Amino acid sequence: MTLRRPTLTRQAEDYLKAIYEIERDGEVAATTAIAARLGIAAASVSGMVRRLGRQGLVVVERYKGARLTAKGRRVALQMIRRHRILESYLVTRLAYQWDGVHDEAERLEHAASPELIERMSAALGHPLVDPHGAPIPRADGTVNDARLRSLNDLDVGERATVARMSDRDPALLRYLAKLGIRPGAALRLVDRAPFDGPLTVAVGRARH
Amino acid sequence: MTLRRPTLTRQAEDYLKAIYEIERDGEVAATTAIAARLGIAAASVSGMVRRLGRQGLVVVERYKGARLTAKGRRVALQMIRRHRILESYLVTRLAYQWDGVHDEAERLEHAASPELIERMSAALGHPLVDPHGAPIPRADGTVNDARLRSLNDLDVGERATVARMSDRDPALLRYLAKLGIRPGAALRLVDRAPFDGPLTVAVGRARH
DNA sequence: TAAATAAGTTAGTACATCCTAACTTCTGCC
DNA sequence: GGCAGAAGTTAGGATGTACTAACTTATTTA
Repeated sequence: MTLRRPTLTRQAEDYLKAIYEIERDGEVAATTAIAARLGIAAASVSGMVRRLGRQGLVVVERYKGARLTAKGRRVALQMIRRHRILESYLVTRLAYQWDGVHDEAERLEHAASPELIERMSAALGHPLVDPHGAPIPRADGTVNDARLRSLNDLDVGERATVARMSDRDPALLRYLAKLGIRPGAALRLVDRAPFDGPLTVAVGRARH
Repeated sequence: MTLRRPTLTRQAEDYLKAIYEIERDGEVAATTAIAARLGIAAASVSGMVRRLGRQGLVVVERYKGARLTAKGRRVALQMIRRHRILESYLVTRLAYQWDGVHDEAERLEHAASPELIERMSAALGHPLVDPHGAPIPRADGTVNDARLRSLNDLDVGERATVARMSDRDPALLRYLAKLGIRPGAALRLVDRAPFDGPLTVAVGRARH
């Protein structure tokens, strides 16, 4: 009955965010890539992406993938802003562990009003990065989300500082944190085993 | 495909809360009463209530209405606890107006994890009542939600203290607050116009 | 280049949720 | 007690979202 849907569904928001993140990583938002990220079947993505196209949020090229429109990108960035403000707030004000806030933020980001997000942001003094080192998009939709160098791109012997870590796997984050690998930590790539084998990294005195 | 649904849908949660509140007011949770409270068609309620019955959350008697089971009541109380903790938190920590938090809490209560609610409750020192004076159910599911006397039940000349106000109409709440009618305020019923006419109430020196 | 494999789409199904319209049951009043 | 209006239910339809199975298109590789 709704001729106009003023608000996007949660799922649409999740798709847009997923597509944004794939594009940000320099890849094409292909059906399977979206499906893998969201943990759903590829067939489901085909249908949804078509719907997003109808709403002017993405441009779809059959058998090729989807690209965000300006409108779609705006929505995605808003979701990411919400997510990161929420994570920041939960960590600094409610003593959440920085490696365990992802799921909570993932749910709240769909329910939180812009007003709530702005109040939280203000309460924190409008932080620029979240607890994982990821930049927080501004309310006006701009971000500094440049690609950083992945550990895999470092040369052996090179030194670097950890700027950002994915927030998606709490167990991995906890493990790395125990090793001293967290945002702001300095490290040096000691060795790289061949055939995509394990990397050896020096953090302070230890090596892993 | 889901044989077991471990989590209730948002809608189911809303229905249970609505039924709880109707029962708490001493009424029977009839189809139209639920429909009116949720703002949906009666026909939609018939179907949903049957589904809730299948899940063991309510006992349905056809053409009569629904009653919460112990399980259904537990869910409803949990929702109300979440709602009231959220309202309390938003008001005391994020400077929300006490008359404008309802909608935000209404959305967040479905997304907030038990952990978040407990953290908020702890941060506030485990409050017993929310900003509208309503009691907050405890985590174990117990509440002191006895019926209070409505203004309509007062005799002319009687004095009373405002214990609780509905949080559902922000404009009305703002109006009443401006008149000095808020939780904790003392008042006296001065006059009652016949045929359910307006009540006149004295608050401090003023009368309304 | 052609066959094998990967990726993507369509078809058909299911379920939750809502709606309106039409029918059934209940209840209060004469 | 019966009937009119209120309350409740069923029927049938729409939408969003997911699934599997089967088919089509694209890409890789021998």
